[in-house]
Amino acid sequence: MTPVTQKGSETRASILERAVDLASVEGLEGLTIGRLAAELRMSKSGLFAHFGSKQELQLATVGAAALRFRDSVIVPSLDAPEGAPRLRAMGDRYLERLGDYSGGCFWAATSAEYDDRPGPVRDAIAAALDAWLAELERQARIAGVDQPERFAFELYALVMGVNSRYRLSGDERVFGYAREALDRLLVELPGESG
Amino acid sequence: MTPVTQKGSETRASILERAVDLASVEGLEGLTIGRLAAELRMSKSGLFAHFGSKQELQLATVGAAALRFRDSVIVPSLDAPEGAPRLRAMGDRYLERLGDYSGGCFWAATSAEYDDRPGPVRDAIAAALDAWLAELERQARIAGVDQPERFAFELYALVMGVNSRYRLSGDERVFGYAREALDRLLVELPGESG
DNA sequence: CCAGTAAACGAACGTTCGTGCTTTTTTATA
DNA sequence: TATAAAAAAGCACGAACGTTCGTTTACTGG
Repeated sequence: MTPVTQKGSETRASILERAVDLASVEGLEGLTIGRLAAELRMSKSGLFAHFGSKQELQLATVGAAALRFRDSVIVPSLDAPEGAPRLRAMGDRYLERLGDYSGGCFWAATSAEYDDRPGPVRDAIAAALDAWLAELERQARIAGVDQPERFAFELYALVMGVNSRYRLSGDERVFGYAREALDRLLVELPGESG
Repeated sequence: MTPVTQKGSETRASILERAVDLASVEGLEGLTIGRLAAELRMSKSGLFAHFGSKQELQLATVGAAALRFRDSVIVPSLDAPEGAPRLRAMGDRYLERLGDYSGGCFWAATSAEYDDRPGPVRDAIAAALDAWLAELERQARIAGVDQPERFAFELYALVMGVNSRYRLSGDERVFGYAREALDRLLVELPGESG
């Protein structure tokens, strides 16, 4: 009988969970195998064996972060009907979850870190963010926005701006500013009930 | 006769110029003394003696970046009258200069890197960005904006969003998106000639 | 011309990094 | 319960990190 869960994959999952949190704070380059192992009370070599190289660990971490983003932002927004309501839901979900993770947004931290470092890690980060932008664009098109790309960019800029300003200044008013701006973006859409 | 310029301060200035560029790409933590020295064809120890510690080098680099920002974004905007025209000028100036520096915006890179690293370096970065936000706010108030803090945040989010998206995707259309959004923000102001 | 000072140098320090090998421990199944 | 496979640990390596040291070079003022 094949086991339902193997020990190894459980360990791997817990490593990646911690790795996403750590990388949100220290970056994917500052994420060190030794520190990660110490926090999980493992040996460096034992942890290392799961990935074979630091780059593979980084790529796996990006993948785990993408899954987490899907679970905590995308999936909870699927209740809202497509178009304007879902755009509002995704924006709100993102802003809500910002406070949950003490390290702030993984994508804000790592995309700024890797935007000038060519390679597979950068490509993986870029692909994940492009996918999110594409989904925003798709919903904006469904909502009847005239320029879906522009709309997606503005929503992205607003929520990332909240992360940036809130992390650095601690000023919670930026959440309100972004929600007001989001309202202004959405309110003029066809089929949006103010 | 006291010399007008000492050799040491010239060297220091050229070190910091290169350091700002390097930190925009690699971050202030990724900015390593050895690499900086190699690029300037100096010895590690000779360069190190100018600052005494890596943290002092980082702080000096932040200071040099602040001066550069002032010279390349603030000062050229002083031609425009205060209020709405100057806000537009500062936004445009920032967007124009983005292409000049191959490493992108120093502040976007380093603020994301240090928002979770308490200490003097973080404080210096936060102070510089707060000063910029405060200036945007001041101009917004002069322009007659009802919520200057919200306005300053939106302008900040837009231009930083351009840096983020342009660096990662290379899509130049985001410059247009931001200018359109900036227009929309400014056009409804009193004293703005559409 | 000589003394004093500032700037830059080369070598080495202790530490931490990622990585490779070998061994021990744990887990899953027959 | 025995056994093979998987997981984790132990140990060591070469390289790079920030930093310190003593020395050498290049100016400057008397």
